[in-house]
Amino acid sequence: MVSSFSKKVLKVVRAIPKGRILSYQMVARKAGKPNAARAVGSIMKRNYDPAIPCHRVVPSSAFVLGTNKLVSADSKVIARKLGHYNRGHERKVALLIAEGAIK
DNA sequence: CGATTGACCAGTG
DNA sequence: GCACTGGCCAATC
Repeated sequence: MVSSFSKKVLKVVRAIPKGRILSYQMVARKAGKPNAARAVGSIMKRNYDPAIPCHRVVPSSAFVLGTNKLVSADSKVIARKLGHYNRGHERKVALLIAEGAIK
């Protein structure tokens, strides 16, 4: 079951070009709900699709920092710096680096 | 249908 | 600069 909002979110994320990285909040804003960043994460988690590059979506913390430090990462650090990922944060980081999204 | 949870964000100590 | 708190929204229990 997909509400309009979730559908929009998925669409927006899927439309993110290579090498481009957006924060959950920006995605939410594009979907029409600037304050629904949390909902975006929830939706992706329950509605993850292989065509949806969730690795191109990161929390504002990482976006603002720009200089993502790929440190070891305790669960806490992951949530605060890079956010989660279905296939593991290592995969996410690797993909982002490969695309040049992360310095 | 009411309550809880969770891939978040911004503000404060 | 890091840790804790309150607030928003949709999905799940």
